[in-house]
Amino acid sequence: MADTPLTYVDLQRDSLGYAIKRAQVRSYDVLFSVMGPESLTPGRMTALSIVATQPGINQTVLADMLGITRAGAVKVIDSLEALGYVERNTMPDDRRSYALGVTQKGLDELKRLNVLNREFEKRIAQRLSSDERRLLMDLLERVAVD
Amino acid sequence: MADTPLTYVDLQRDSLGYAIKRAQVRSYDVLFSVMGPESLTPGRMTALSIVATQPGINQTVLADMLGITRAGAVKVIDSLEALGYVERNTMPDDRRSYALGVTQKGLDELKRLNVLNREFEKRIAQRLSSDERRLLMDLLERVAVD
DNA sequence: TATTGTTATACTCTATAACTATA
DNA sequence: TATAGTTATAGAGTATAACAATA
Repeated sequence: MADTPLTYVDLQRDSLGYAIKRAQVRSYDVLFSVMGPESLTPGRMTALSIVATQPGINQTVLADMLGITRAGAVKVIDSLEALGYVERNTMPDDRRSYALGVTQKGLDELKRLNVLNREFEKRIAQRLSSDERRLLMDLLERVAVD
Repeated sequence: MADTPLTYVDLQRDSLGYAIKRAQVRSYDVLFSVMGPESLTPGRMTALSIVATQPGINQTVLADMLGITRAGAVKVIDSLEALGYVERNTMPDDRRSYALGVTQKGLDELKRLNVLNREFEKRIAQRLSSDERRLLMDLLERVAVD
């Protein structure tokens, strides 16, 4: 083991990737604390929200939007269906796929989540002005694209 | 299932939390593509780098820095030790804990990772000016604190 | 009594591959 | 042949709880 200080060993210093990671970790900490331990996981919230905003979507397209496999989407929808939040509606024109839809119970849950989500957003942007928050989102978007 | 368009169901719209998440996903995509499939996982890279920058650190402190449990740190160090990157050095003053240290092989790997890391950083900041990159890191830091 | 490292165990998330039913 | 959904299985990551050695 070497004991002389070396500069190249510090992968975290001046790292945008690490800064994003830390913000993400903090964001999830706040999210869990606001939503509570019994709440839907972030991925399931996103799935529920996508189904609600794009009714009729099928599992394969949903999987692509979530960045997971079709097999993974089955589990996500299984759990949301078991909770009574989404429905698998059969499609007469293509009986291989389901038209996913959100139930009234799912809508109620989304309404509840929306309130908590606003509190969550308020807390993570606590130290930012409105302009800075907007700027941060723009800059993050430019990292996310490609 | 309701079919009227509703505003409150879209949890992703105008969401800083979701913007951070997307940037994080993209960042990891680029990281894996730059580092290659055989590389250390991000968590292990971070652990190796921390041990290198803070020689003598023990597993409990490392666990805290990584935000994982002591049991989790055991596994991380087990794998880095199996690769010959870190050593568990016994401490005469406190024989309960190890002074972790990086080996020459670990230093060589960090040197290699550092080069790839610079390429990674370049790619995720591709669409940002130098000033914008710095600004983004500052704003992210303000989200991460607290 | 408290702390460090460890083990055993389990749970979540995700992936791959093979299968079925439909197209 | 190709596609949508499903199942079985496995691996990575992490957590909790109980334990041994040491302080």
